[in-house]
This record gives sequence, structure tokens and C-alpha cells, in this order.
Amino acid sequence: MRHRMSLSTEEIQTKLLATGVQPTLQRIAICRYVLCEADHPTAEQVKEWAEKNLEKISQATVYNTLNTLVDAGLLRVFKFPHSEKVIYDNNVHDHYHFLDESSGHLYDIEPKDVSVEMEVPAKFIVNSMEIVLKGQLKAN
Amino acid sequence: MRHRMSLSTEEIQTKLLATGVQPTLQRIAICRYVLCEADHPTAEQVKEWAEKNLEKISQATVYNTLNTLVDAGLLRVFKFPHSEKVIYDNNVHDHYHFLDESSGHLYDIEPKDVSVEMEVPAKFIVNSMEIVLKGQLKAN
DNA sequence: AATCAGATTTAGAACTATTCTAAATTACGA
DNA sequence: TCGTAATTTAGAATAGTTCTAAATCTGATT
Repeated sequence: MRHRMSLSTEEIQTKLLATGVQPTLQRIAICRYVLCEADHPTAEQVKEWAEKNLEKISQATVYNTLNTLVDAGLLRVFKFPHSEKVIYDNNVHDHYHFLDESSGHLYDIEPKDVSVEMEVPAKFIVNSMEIVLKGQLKAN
Repeated sequence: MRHRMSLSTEEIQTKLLATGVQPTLQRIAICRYVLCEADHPTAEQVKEWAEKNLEKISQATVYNTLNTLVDAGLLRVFKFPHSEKVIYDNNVHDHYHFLDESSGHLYDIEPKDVSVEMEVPAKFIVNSMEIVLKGQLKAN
């Protein structure tokens, strides 16, 4: 279940301004991709998309922009064991992940769709919890 | 709860031979550290230890040896979100981790010490599960 | 003990993903 | 319109790990 937002340029601008980020051409374009279209993209994928959809953009700007969006709380970064590359997630709320080991595809798992009952040794005070499930999709 | 084994050189040799790994000087030394003494070390820490405890060892041998031990099933590799570096774990059974966010220290959590009740959307066939808890240790 | 083949070790280059640097460009407010 | 700050850029730098190919070691066979 992807967080697909469909946002107009104005809505993106508003979102950026609301989080104190200057809505430049490059940032708006990248937002169009990472907030609306993409599904757990890597920086590389963002760059590929941006090169197709902008006159010209540098690697540094892609990274700068993604970091800016993360700092602004519009995006989250994750790093999974199966890949060196960071992935960006437009689902900024607490959630878990499922990795389809055959395709490498990632799926968000909403906390409401799982029940985790966890009891840990008393000496640990748990603030947060990262869960990655691995397996395959049911064939059916 | 660390998996501290105290193993003699002979026992290490036997372990290596049993898994089809030639027990060279370097490998035995590194085993002495990673199987007995170390606690979730990085390759860098293994290298530092090895430089103190061997005449001479190269970076490549440290990495080669760690990879060999992982392939042999004597060690597991993990990669956590809070660090770029891979860590090696001599606990090769299924288990989870707790990250003390104040110290950066990792603790193994044995499955028997937690109860995880998890129900996920039916389309996912879950084969394994990585769990990292984050927080602090209870003060007292 | 000497030989040879294969395994291991090594120094250093290469690689990948990301960040840094410092100059050029752009945008915003006065 | 001007000046200052923010943004973008190319390319260098960095970190962690792997690769390469030469040197060394091992240990089985003679």
C-alpha cells in the first residue's frame, strides 16, 4: 500500500513553504517524483528521473534536495540490510517494511495491519522499533 | 547477554576444520577475538585488535577472514541503520537486537526473551524477521 | 627432504554511495 | 536595482569494502 499523493505544483509549493523550504524548480520537480510517483526510490533513481524531467540537474542537488526534504519531515530515509543504498520513503509515519526477496521490492506495512506483542527484558527501555519482514508475496 | 565462548587454540582449529576452513595463523587469531572476546565488532575493530596481536596483518586479510568465517557459518554480519559499518556477531542463531541510543552499544535479544505476536496482511509470506529495538538501558 | 599445485596473504588500486568544497548562479527583501 | 543569503553546480574527497595480481605459505606426494 503506497502513499501515493497526487499533488499539484501549487500544493507542492505550499507544502515546501509550510516546512520552511524554498520551493525552487529542482525541489518542486523532485517532490513531484518522490512524493507522488516514486515507490521507495534510491537517490540514483531520483537522479535518473530528474535527468529525464529537467533541463539539467547535478548529482549534488539531488542529494542536497533529498536531505533537505528529510530534514523538513516530508520524507524519511531507510537503510536496509539487502542494499548499500539508502531508500527514501514518503510515508513519514511509523511503519514497518516487508521485503519481497524475489523481486527486491519493498512494501510498507502499516502498524494497524500487524499486531506486535512484544515483551523484552526489563533492563531495556524501548523507544522505537524497526521491523523488516522478509519473504515472498503469496502466489495466488 | 553476550555469546562469550572461551576457546583454546585447539578448539578453534577444530571448529575451523569442521567447517572446511584452513586454520591459518591469521584466521585462528581473528577467531580468538571475534568468537571469544569481541562484542559486535566492526571490521575496523577487528583490524585494530589484529594489529596489536599479530606480527603483521593486512586489511585485506581481515576482510577476507571475516567473510570466510561468515561463509563458514561461524559468524553473522549485520548492518544497522545507525552506522555505515557492518558488524559481526558470533551469535549465529536467530535473534534480535537492542540498540542503546546513548552509547551506541548493541545487545542481542534472544527470541526466548521476547514474545512477538505478529499478524501481517495475508499477501505476505514471511520467512524471516529483523527486529531492532532502540532506546536506553534502565538507569538503576 | 624437495617439489609442485593450490590456497592464502598482501599492498595497493578500484569501486560505490555519499558528502564536501568553493565557485557560479539565482532569489528575495529593502 | 542592489546586496546578501540561499541554492546549485562540477568535481574532489571520503568511507567502507572489494578486487587484482604478485608473493608467500601449506601440505600432499615423491
